[in-house]
Amino acid sequence: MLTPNADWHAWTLSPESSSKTIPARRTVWHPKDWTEFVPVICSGWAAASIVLSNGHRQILSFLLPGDLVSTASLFGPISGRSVEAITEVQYRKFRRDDIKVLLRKNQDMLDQVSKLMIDEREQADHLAVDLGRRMADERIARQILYLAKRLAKRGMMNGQTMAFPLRHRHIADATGLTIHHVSKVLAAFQRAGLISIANRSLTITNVTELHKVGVWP
Amino acid sequence: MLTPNADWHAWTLSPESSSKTIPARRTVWHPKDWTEFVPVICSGWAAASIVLSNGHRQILSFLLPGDLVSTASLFGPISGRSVEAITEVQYRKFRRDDIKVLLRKNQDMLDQVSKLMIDEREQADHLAVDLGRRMADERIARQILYLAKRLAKRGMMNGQTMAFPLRHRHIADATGLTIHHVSKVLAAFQRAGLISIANRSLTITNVTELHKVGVWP
DNA sequence: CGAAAATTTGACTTTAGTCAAGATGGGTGG
DNA sequence: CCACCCATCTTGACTAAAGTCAAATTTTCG
Repeated sequence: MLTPNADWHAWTLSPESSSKTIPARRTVWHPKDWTEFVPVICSGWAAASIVLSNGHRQILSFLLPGDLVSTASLFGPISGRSVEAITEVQYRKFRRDDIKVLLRKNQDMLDQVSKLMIDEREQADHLAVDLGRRMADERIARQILYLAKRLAKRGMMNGQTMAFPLRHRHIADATGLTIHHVSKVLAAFQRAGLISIANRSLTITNVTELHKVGVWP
Repeated sequence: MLTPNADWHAWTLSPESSSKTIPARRTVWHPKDWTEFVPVICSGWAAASIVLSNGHRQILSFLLPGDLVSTASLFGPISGRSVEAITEVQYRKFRRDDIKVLLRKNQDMLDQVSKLMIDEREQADHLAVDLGRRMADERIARQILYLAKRLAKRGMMNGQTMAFPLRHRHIADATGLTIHHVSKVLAAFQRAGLISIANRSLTITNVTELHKVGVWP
C-alpha cells in the first residue's frame, strides 16, 4: 500500500497520470503493457495473475485501493503478468522513468519503496508456503484472514464484516484449487458457523475457530 | 547472480566480509540473523526456505555460487527465512548499511540490483504457478530444467550432465511433495529414459521429452 | 565397520479433481 | 413486469493424484 506524501501528490496530479475507470471483469493491464508505465489501483478490487497456455491461471495477489501491482516493476519491465478488474476499478498509470527520478531525489520515498519491497517479498514467500504445504481448508481460511487484515489496515472492515466481491473462480485461482472444491469448503465453513456470506459481503462469525483452521499465528 | 565489478571487488576484500565455510547439511543463516548483515553464496549449493511450526518446510530457492539470498534483504531486514547448506558452502556476509551507501554512489550497481529484483520477482511468480497449478511430474521436470539453465549460465554444465547434490528431501520441499512421491516420479523418469542419476550427478538423456513433461517453453 | 540417514517399493487411505446435472440469481430486452 | 439468458454456484457420484504407513535396502558418514 502506498502512503501518499507531498511528492506523490504532485504526481497524481500530473497530466500523465489521470485516472482511468475499468468495468468489473475486464482486463486492466495486459502482459505486454509493462514496458513504460506502471499501474496503481485507486479504487475497487483487482487481481494480478499469470495465465498458462492451457488456460489455467494463478492469482498472485488481490489488489486493493492504494496497491502498486508490483514493486519490482518500478525498476524495470516485468513479464507475463496481467491484471483483471474484479469490481469496477479506477487506476492511474505512472511513467517508470519519472518514478526513478523521483526516487533518486527523495530519500523518504526510497525508504517507503524499500518497505514495500520487503512486504511484497514476504507475501510471495507466504504464497509459496500456502500453495506448497497447506491443505485446501487452511488455504481458504488464510486467504480470508489475509484479506480481512489488509482491509482493516485501510479502514475497510466493519466489525467482522467486509465487502467480498470475489467469485469462487477468484478464490480457486488464488489458492490453486478448483471452483468445485472451493464451493464445498466454503459451504462447510458456513455450516460450521465460521463465516457467513451474503450479498457479496462476508462476516467472520467465529474468529477463534477460523484462526485455528487457518493455523494463524 | 551477482556479476562482480570494481566496487564489488573492493567489497569482497574488506575485513568485514571475509568468507566463511559451513559443512554440508548445517544451517548457514537463521531466521533471526537478518538484522544487520546479508549473506552471499561464494561456493557450493544451499537452500533458502521457510519452516513451519509443524516441521514442514518450503524451499523458496536453491542458491548457487554468486547468489544473493534475497534482493529485498538488501533494503531491510526480512523475516522467517533460513538458509541451509546442501553441500559444503562458502559465503560472505555484508553489512546492509554499507551496501546501501555503495548503491547510492554507484549507478551501475543500482542497475544491476534492479535487474536482480526483477529476476527474483519473476522466479517467485513461477514458483507460485508451479506449486498452485502443476502436477507432480511437471514440477519435478521443471525443477531439473531450472537448475540446468542456471548452472549452464555459470558454466557448470558438462554437456547434459550436472552435479546433483540434492537429496529427495530437498526436491520434495521445493516442489511441495513428499519424499516418497518424489522417489516414485524420479524412478519413472529414469525408467522412461529421460534422465539418469548416479554418483550425485544427473544427466538429461532425453531433453525433448523432458521439456514435454515439464511443459517447457 | 556400524549407526544413522536416505532411498525404494507396495498396499492402502485421503484429498482434491472431474464430470454431470440442477438450482440460483442478476441483468436485459420485450 | 416478466421471460429468458448467461454466469455462477451447488451437490453428488466417481476418479485420479498424491499422501501415509510400513518394511526392506542402500548409501553415507563418523
